[in-house]
Amino acid sequence: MPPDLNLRVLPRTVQQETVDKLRLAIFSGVFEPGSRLVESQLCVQLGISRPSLREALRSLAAERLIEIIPNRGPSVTQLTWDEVNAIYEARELLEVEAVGRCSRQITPAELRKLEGALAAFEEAAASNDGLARITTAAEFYSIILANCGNPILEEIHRGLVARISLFRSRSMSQEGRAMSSLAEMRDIFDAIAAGDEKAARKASKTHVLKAKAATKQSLQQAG
Amino acid sequence: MPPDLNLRVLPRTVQQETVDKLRLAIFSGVFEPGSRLVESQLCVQLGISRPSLREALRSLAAERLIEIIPNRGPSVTQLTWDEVNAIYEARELLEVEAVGRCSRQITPAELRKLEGALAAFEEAAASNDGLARITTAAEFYSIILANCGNPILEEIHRGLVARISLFRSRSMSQEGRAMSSLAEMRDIFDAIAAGDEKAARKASKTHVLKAKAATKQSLQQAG
DNA sequence: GATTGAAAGAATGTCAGACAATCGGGTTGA
DNA sequence: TCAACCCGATTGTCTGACATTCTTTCAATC
Repeated sequence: MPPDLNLRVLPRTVQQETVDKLRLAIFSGVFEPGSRLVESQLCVQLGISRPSLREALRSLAAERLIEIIPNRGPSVTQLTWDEVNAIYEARELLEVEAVGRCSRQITPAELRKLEGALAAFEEAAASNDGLARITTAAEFYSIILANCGNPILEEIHRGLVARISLFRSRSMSQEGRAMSSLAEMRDIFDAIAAGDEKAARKASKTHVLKAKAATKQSLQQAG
Repeated sequence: MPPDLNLRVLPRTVQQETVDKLRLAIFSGVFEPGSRLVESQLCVQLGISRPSLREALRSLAAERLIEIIPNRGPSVTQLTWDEVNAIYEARELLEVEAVGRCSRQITPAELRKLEGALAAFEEAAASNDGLARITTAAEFYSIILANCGNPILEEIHRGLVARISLFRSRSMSQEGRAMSSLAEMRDIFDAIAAGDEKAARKASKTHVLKAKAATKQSLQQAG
């Protein structure tokens, strides 16, 4: 049997592009958490019809990025600190497990990709581009999760990180946090590269806990 | 000020009811995994319009209960064994954690509810009602997850269990499995009631692993 | 006879427009 | 000041339509 050349790209629909645009807009802080998303305005801004927009909104609601209250319509999800804390706890559970598995089974090629992602984050951390920091950090995690051998963990983790991003869209721009975050991520990388699962798990746990603490702190000083 | 009787029911929309109906239909095995859901047929059967139906389908797709392929439409998700295995692994991670937390902090009132749920499952296990088994077992887990102190774990776990249900809708009807499942669940309950976190976690892990093994076995004998 | 090609049918993706139900806010009246 | 009422704004839902795309069937050719 010849190799399966199943490279056929799935056609992208307007619906999917709309979801992506809206998600990016929410992450970028175009819409404040808690602000309402008026359908009639959005479909003009996006150049699509209301039915298509509503389908996209259902997808975002399922991701918990927006909330749709009957007869009041969609609004950007506004998380309380308790909820953020719960998300961080779940993330810790998954991420520590994924990092541990990753340290056992990552391939050299993927390890090099991970090293590259770490370098990219280092660069972003030195810059002032807040969005670049989030993007490059997400890429770093993404590679780890993609190499943990369990696509479900990857999927859930992606959702959790997205929801956290909701919360810290602007607050993550603190200078100090990026630098210590870099150090923690380097610890994770080193442990994975050394194949030291125990150290990898520990470094991962430390990283998530510190990220949580930083988020909490930035929240409190913001009010 | 009188106590806040915030019992006001959120108005349920046709959309939500449609999602519930379809979800139940999928779980009940009305639609075979892999079978296509033709929009024009469904909206006649459900008595709603196509736009409303499509919104409901987007929600189900986000839950991964159905897949929507561009220009081919929705079909019931068909899981491979590898995917089911990955879901069970994730479920183990979450459920063990939740059971452990629950054993530390469940209230006496909730513990009684849990006991009642266990009794209900016992009754269902003795009967031949496959759907009742799934329902009562789900209720048992639901109470545990609701008392783990982390609503996010609860939410994710619910999604995972739903996806597993997708797979075993008819295969879970084995007689022997329900009985041993009951014994395992009783172990979990006893450990929680005793406040013995270590035993609770161990019992939970055993339960998930055995459930996974049973699923695998029933899959293999089915072909 | 097998393979290729085209055409017809079916289903989806998307849109426009419309209308009732509901919510929120502002006004009015007591 | 507070309560009731009314009105604009917004959502929930429907009907109908059309272009695009996929699948399948059927005919033609090698």
